Amino acid sequence: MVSFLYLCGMKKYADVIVPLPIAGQYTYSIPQTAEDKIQTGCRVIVPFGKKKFYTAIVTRIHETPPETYETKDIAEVLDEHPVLLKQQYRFWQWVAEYYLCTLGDVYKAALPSGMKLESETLIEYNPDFEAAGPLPEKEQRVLNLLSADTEQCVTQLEKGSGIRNLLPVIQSLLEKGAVFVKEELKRTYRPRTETRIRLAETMRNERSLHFLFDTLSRAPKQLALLMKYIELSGWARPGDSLKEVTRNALLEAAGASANALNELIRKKIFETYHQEIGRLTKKDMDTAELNPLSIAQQQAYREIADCFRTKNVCLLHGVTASGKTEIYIHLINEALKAGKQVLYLLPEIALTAQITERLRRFFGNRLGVYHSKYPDAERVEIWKKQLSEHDYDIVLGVRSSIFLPFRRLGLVIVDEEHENTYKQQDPAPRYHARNAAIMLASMYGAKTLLGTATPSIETYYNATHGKYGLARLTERHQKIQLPHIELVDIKELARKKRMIAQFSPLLVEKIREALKNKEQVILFQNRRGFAPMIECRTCGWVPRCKNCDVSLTYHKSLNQLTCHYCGYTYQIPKACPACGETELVNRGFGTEKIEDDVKALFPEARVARMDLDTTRTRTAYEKIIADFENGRTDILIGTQMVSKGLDFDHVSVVGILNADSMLNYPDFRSYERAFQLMAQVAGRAGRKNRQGLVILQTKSPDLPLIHEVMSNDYERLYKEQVEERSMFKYPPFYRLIYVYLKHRKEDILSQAADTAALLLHQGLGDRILGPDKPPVSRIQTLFIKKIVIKIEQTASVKKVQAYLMQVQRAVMEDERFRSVLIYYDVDPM
DNA sequence: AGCACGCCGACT
DNA sequence: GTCGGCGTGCTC
Repeated sequence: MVSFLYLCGMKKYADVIVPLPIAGQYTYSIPQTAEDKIQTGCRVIVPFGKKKFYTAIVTRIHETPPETYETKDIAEVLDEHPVLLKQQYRFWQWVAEYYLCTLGDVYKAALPSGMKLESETLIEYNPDFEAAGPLPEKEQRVLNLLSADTEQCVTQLEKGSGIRNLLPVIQSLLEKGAVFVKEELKRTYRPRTETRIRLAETMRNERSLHFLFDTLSRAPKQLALLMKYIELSGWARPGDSLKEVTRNALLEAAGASANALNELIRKKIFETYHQEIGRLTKKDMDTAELNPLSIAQQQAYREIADCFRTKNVCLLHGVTASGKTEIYIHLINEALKAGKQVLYLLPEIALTAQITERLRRFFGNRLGVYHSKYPDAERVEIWKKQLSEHDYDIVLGVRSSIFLPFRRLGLVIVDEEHENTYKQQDPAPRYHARNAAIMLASMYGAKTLLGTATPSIETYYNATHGKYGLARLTERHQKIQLPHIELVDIKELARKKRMIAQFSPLLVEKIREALKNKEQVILFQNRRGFAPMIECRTCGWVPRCKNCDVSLTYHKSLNQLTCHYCGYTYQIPKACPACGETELVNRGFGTEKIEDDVKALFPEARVARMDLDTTRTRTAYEKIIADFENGRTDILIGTQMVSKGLDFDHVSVVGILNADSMLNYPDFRSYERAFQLMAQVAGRAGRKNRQGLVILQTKSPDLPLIHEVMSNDYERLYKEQVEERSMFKYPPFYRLIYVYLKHRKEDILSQAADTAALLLHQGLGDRILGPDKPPVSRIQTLFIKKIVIKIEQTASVKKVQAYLMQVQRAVMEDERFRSVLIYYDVDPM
């Protein structure tokens, strides 16, 4: 054995990341057969625990056997070449460290799921099994399911049988020998194939063909197919190599039915074969010359270019419709000329269609689009394409596209920089794509451009204090005027009983006018945390989730109540459980309610609604936008989604139904957010020749914020906010970290949170606030506590984070707190 | 995250 | 007395 190892060199080991929230990496031994193939950055299948297999990523190959445990062998090496580049791994490490999560968390978020196969237990039917006697009802039910489809996974069987706890049933069946189990890797990614047609081997000569023409003369459809094939494949031109002919193309060209073709295949004249093809469009496109920049745009462009000479990040602050995209296009062009790649980030909910189309016009198929609403298989292909020789030069993508492989990254554009959807909220890593992108760019020596009409306070602070550069565009493109904003005091109107549902008489009148002039209207209703719910008219009872500390959301279309946190659905009670009354009414003014009211008020208008419910799929989303763009819809009702950088040409009136609903959050960013939302929505109004109109309905017309919106006075909002933030220790002066603790038992959680806070206090003093009960204090039967940490911007993040981990370890030492879950939100939104 | 192992209540 | 609930700890 020793001499054998000596001959082959030392035994090799690989450290890998598994897609689990576990700190640290695991060491596996590399089987001899895989030694030549395996590389750092490759995906491997590893056995993990007693029966699971995961796709892991190799981060290090070495020859040091672990001392305290036996290693397992890597089961399979999936890649010939690394799928994770060294620079990406460095970036992953930074994300995990900064956002206080595990590398496994980053891995899960970074790779499209098609690249992370997981093992799943398959239950297999034993056809030879004969029962000795009647089986228990449950077992029989499972067997019946399996006889129809002899291999099914546990979850599928659970669904099919409706049995909650299926494992004991399966266990019993296993013991009886009625079924087998096997672990199988489910392959979620499959390359796309198309069916092609060719002549059967024996037919590929002139003589056979002539013979065929004769025999087929009585089957004109089949003959037509054959002729068409000869034409399409280029048989008629000897010397040329044959062209591939797809089944669909042949059928379409010949105008024949599938029957005729199948008959030819049956007669062994044609044969079919399958060819792997990509999902990404490869069509060559005509690309246009860039549009020249206006004087103002040229000025801004030069400012940005100047700034990039000394700084890595620059903010482009341009009013809505000032033509920021045009500037991006010119910058992209420059980067491409220098042989660099560009990453263009868009907020998650923004529609990429409009921007995609514009960029395609100039850059054609050098542009790839990476969107969470695209099929996963497509994302896998983009990832692989970025690793290939023919990678995209420009990637237009959402948050997660910062994890794509790049080798020549030269420029990152973060459009709508202020958007809070850049921050990932729930599963870890809770990263901010804008900030992470800045880090990513700096790792590549690339530049970052942040663009927006309404900068986040942090970014504007950085841009005016020398950390970032600043370029401005104060003029709207083609001299389109900023919209006129009309303020309506709805409190007063409500008192006088002059409101019609949620519409002031002025708004109704303006909508009517617009409809008469064949112009379009956008109605905006903020709905964050303002879900529609039902309430007992008599006692005010509101249905709540039994697992989570929240009231339930009412879905009119399903006539059901849903918990937005755990997804549990409830039937609507016939009577109020608190007082027995039967009148449960709809409370909260969601977009559904507005849609109903609009339809009642303007029965002739074509109305569409755009919110989370109606935009589940990409196609639904794009259809709503396209219908509105093409004038198939008159009134578009929506939540913040309607404000996301969409440009429409025929909108003359924008109604903000209730400005106050944006302000009533106990959150230091609510003013900033309200301003951004209203400014963005207002920017949708107006066309080339006429000034648009915004009707701003509010119950508090005297708030400074309302006036800042009316006069589009970002500077004043900024000054006010900066003062407040400095006084109350918020960003950009202080860095926030939220520590969350979760446990099933409220008292244990309390004690753990107090212990943690006490320990934190010892090291960080009054930078610690809490523990507090967050607004939603129970999710999925777990109670939650939150501790807030405010650290000076000048303090070392690394030290604080190291201290946090130390405190976490200390808390976990106490065995009462072993099962307390602790996680962090760094730079929360 | 899953999954196995181990300790207390409602059944034969 | 056992079956089965879920609390606890480990996975290279």
